[in-house]
Amino acid sequence: MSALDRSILDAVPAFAALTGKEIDIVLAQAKSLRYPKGTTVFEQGGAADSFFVLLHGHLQVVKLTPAGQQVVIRYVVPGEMFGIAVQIGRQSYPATAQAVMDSLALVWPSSAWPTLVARCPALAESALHIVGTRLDEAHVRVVELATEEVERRVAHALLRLLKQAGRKVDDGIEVAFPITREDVAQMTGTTLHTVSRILSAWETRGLVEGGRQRIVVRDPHGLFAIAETPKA
Amino acid sequence: MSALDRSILDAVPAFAALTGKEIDIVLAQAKSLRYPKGTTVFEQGGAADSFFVLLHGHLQVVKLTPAGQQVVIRYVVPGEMFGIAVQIGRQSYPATAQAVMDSLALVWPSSAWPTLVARCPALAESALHIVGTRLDEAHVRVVELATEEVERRVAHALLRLLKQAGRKVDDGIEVAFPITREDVAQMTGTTLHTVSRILSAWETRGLVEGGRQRIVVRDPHGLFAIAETPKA
DNA sequence: GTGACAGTTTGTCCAAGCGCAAACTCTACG
DNA sequence: CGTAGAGTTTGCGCTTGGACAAACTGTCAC
Repeated sequence: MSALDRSILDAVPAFAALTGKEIDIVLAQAKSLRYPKGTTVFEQGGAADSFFVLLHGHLQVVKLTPAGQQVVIRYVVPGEMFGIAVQIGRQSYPATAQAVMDSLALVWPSSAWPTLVARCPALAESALHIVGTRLDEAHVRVVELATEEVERRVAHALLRLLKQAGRKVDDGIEVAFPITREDVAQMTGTTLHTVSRILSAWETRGLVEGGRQRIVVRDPHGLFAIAETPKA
Repeated sequence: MSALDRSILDAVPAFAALTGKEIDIVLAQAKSLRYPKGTTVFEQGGAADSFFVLLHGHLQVVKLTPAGQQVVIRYVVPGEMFGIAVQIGRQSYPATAQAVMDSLALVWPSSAWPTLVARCPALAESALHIVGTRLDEAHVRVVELATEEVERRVAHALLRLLKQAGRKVDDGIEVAFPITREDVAQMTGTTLHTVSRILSAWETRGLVEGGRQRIVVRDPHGLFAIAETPKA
């Protein structure tokens, strides 16, 4: 493994507040690891012995219910810190993270966290903001699940995917990683059948274009209208 | 307002890691304020100029949707820190907090936070743990809303209420503050009608006992069985 | 090239639970 | 002590969306 360069962290908001020297200290403790598509980065319930920053690729974070049902908690995009269980005082990961495409991440041993924070207090603040942001997002989702019908939830989920990981293509914006109807269903608390029906209906109206593990949104504005219109 | 005594914070986990002297520093910046039943402590969207610790009473934290629907995010119990928007880098409160019974809280100006953290780094860690715990709880709720039917969600919600704010009474455990069917509905993403029906059914089975703004659980174990049994 | 399979589409049926409506009952206040 | 109003209960019809089923179609491995 070659030495890690400072510039790697340029695109990582969590470290934005650090000085050059501090970044060197932080990087000195990290390794970079490849996670080929389909690989598991960490497993729900497993000992939280590392934390990460995603450099390339995309990860899916999934929570498994006792009954065996899966819920997609979120997708990790490049530049994000993830697997931050130590930071919040947990011994184990609350969910499973797997690569949905070939990915590359920086990895720190959890044991490094206390020393890093001691040397760079700004890190604690970063972590607090990250967790706070996720808390907000989680609450928004709770509100959606509690008050909106399925179609609007799917519209919201899709818009968020575009915002996070949208890629311009010829006739619209597509989700930049392979995603199935089932995945969308697990994000919105519904079934893949219903998602399929909804997407088909939208396709008929020219709002989106489907494909195998692929969703292209042709009319984001139209989608937005669906997402925001109470009781269509 | 009389001087605040150290012992006030004995029952506040957020400050458990602080030394006696640090606690004095922290308390020096606080005032205590009374919030009579029905009062609003802070409002969704309002400038986040304070943070709090609840000493007595109970608060309800509610999020309002653009369409005007309410969702109960959580109840604050004595000893908890709340209104921690500054800590996570927000300018405004993401929800509204109101007293569901006469309450008493310590109040700090948001501006005090940076200096407090500077003098007591353990505070940053505390805050991180608090927010982390809430994030976990929010995710559990997302999973429940996404995968469980209404009856089980209500059972889970009720069990959580008991755990947080349960009070032993003659023939069971009751929620220690006034709570309506509507409140429960807003916690579980359903309607007060459905909650009423469910509680009535449970009452018939001897699991709970209802009352105006009152819920007594006679058989917590039975409730637990409902909560955990997939597809009754 | 072809088979196997994962992912998708679509149809039919059905039940959970919501909307609407009306009656009932505490409780607080005058 | 009576009345107003908030909170609760219950009935009924209907819609949303889940369950089940079956056919279809890219894609990858051999």
